[in-house]
Amino acid sequence: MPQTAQPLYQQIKDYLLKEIQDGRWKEGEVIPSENALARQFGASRMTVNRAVRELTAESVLKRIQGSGTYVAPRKYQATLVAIKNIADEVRGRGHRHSSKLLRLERGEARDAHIMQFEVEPGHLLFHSIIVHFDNQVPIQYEDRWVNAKVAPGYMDLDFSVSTPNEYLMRVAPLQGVKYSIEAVNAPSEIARYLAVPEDEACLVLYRTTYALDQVASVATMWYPGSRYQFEGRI
Amino acid sequence: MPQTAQPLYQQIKDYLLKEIQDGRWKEGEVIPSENALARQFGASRMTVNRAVRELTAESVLKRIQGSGTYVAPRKYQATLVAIKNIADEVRGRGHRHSSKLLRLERGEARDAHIMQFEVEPGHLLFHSIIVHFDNQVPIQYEDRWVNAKVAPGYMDLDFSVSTPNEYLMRVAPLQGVKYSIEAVNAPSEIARYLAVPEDEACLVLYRTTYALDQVASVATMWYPGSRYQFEGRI
DNA sequence: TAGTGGTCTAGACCACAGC
DNA sequence: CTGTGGTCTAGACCACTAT
Repeated sequence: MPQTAQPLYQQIKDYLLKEIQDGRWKEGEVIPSENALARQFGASRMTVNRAVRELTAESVLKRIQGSGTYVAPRKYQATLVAIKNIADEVRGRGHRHSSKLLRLERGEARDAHIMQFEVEPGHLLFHSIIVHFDNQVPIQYEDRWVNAKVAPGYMDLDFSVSTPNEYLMRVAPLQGVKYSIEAVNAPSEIARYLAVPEDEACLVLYRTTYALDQVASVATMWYPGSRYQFEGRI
Repeated sequence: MPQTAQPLYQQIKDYLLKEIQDGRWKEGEVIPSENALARQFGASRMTVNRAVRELTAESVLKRIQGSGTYVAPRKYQATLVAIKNIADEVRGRGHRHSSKLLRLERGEARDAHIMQFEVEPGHLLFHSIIVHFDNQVPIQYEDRWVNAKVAPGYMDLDFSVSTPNEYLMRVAPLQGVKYSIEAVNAPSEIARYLAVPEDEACLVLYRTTYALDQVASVATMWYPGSRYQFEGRI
């Protein structure tokens, strides 16, 4: 087989994708069996199997044992937005990331924190407020509460070299994340730190992370609407 | 082989994952070769290959031909937010979705549209403005331009029964989506339709969709910050 | 040169669906 | 029952890396 071209299984994948993309095989219809494709391409069944299996994993196809292979129902219309670590993102743009620690303190769980962290009143928590800059321009105001049980060394961190995120990822494997994005008019204190007019629309990302079977941290991140956006593509 | 248990390739995957999860094989380290694993499990190389290849596709491992298989570097820290079709979302909450068509017209590409749609000046476009309601409460102001070449029947739609999205998905297979999310203070007209105070912070989703190798539509969707949020979990 | 991953084959046996 | 997908083997040749 000439390897100058694509591998055979990839050629088969491309063929299948093209048939679907061009509408010759419609949603829900059966496509040729593995044996038929093997004959058509002069390939072994294993090679065809790999092509079809991978497309099934990519949810382009759907297989039913004993029945056949079908074109998968149209993908659930969802747009995915990727939210990256702020420091990585700034560096990824080729800019310089820096941060300023506004507050670092220990506190006890009370009121809303008891619900958010699912802990007893009085449970030890750490609290930090940090402003992140992209080339000296403030782009994120981060208010974070951290579970001392998960990150006991949080107060000893040097936030000028590592971000809270990086530390939390290091001390405990992340088990899950829950988040929401809202738009909120900036209150005066936050507007001041972000250097925007009071009441400017801000993107606010609430994020709760889970590690070691507990709530690890609860963070509220404010981004000025005038100079920050989440983006992506499929 | 007793099929009461998991398939062999899956057992091998589980074994590899456990070694990594338990920290016996650390980030960047080499793992045993395919031949070594084949001997260890009494499996053929093809079976081991499948296990390792799938874990590589899941970016748990990294393979270098001629060199070896390594534990992949730390997963890219990204949070994914899913944005669904507004009608589906409202119905998913068990509420009633309705919409009001504020404007429907044909127009020609000019200025910014020429860039956005990548077409010649004068290219036929359709323009619609719709407000979507969740149980009578306005939650989205949708301003959309559509490429007439892709959706020639757009002007004949009954927007009270199907949303633009549903129609566009039906007439042409979606090839791609590009989007961004911003926070913007509501201008007076939009604030009026969303029934919020002027200058209230709004989530704004810009979305460009591609179909038939062209730009299919460009939409700007405004959500009142006070009663809408994107959310999700991992 | 020896060892690694990358691909491929020609069989095989099994579980399951549909007739 | 036949045909489908699901899995597996024991080879094989190749391209590449390391020594």
